[in-house]
Amino acid sequence: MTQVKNTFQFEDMLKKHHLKKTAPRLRVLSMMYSKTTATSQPDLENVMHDIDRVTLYRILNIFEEKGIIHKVFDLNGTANYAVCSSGCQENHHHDEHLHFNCTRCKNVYCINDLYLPGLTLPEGFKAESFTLYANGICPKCEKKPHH
Amino acid sequence: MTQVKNTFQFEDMLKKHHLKKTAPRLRVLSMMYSKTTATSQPDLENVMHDIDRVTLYRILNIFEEKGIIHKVFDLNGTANYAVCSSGCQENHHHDEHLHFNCTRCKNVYCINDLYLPGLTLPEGFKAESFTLYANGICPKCEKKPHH
DNA sequence: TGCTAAATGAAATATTGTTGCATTTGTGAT
DNA sequence: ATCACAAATGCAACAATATTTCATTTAGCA
Repeated sequence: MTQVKNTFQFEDMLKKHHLKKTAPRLRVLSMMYSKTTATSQPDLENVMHDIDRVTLYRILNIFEEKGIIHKVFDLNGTANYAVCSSGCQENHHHDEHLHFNCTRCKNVYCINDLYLPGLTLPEGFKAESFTLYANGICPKCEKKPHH
Repeated sequence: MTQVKNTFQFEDMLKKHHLKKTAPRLRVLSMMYSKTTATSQPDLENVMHDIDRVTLYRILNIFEEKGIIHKVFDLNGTANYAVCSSGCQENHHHDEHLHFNCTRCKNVYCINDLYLPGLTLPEGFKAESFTLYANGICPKCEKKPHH
């Protein structure tokens, strides 16, 4: 599930996308790759107090542009970011997977290994990508007793 | 596609949900029913300058609670609202339909008449509802020449 | 080592979401 | 018809987020 990576691999990722290797970027990468759920900007801010909010904002944007991460929205409409599976390219995400919004803990899970059946759209609509959200209770919350 | 309704029907809708018949609410209803695409709060503000922003915010919220409209997010993560199909009840939306985000005009279309195939989630995840987004070009934009 | 473009941090502004409160208004009971 | 009251509105204020500008710093390369 989580793709374990070390600092050298993160440096390679940045180099591959012609991005400079900076401390904030490496820290964002290592945090995002260590999590099984998507990360919101507030999440990052809470962990990395010393990095400017705007810097985080820009890092997330450029990572998304480059296809390193992709954006999903939780139930409140706030942006969350998750590392892309291998199929992503610059400006063209292969995020045809399921996003699971847990209504209890509000975490967003990316569920990559799920077959998304083909769909036929009405006449005239040309779909380039699909995003599927499921809302419910995640395994962790299911185990925990209700507050 | 668009369900044509008149003022009397809007008044009935409000009464059915124990909501008072007020001018702002009737205007919001008539605007939303006249459109084939979802409406954002800024959209409403731009058309109805004289109605307070907070009032619109609250009208949208209570309409959503009552199951009159449902919320969808566009590609920027801003909330859009669309009238619910007949199957919606209070606090439990039947919005298992497709939302089409046009990447060009940014409009959100609700495509009700589309069969959403059943999906099997990984062990432990309990889904209560699904929301499917498709991103691409809508028929209108397809016809228009690129700026 | 030094140059240059890229990246950061800080300040400032725009937009959106949200709450509290005083005032107005719709509606059911009289 | 009107009265009373709860509901709805409008306004002010605030919080959070998104976004731009610009001066300063820094990474990567010649």
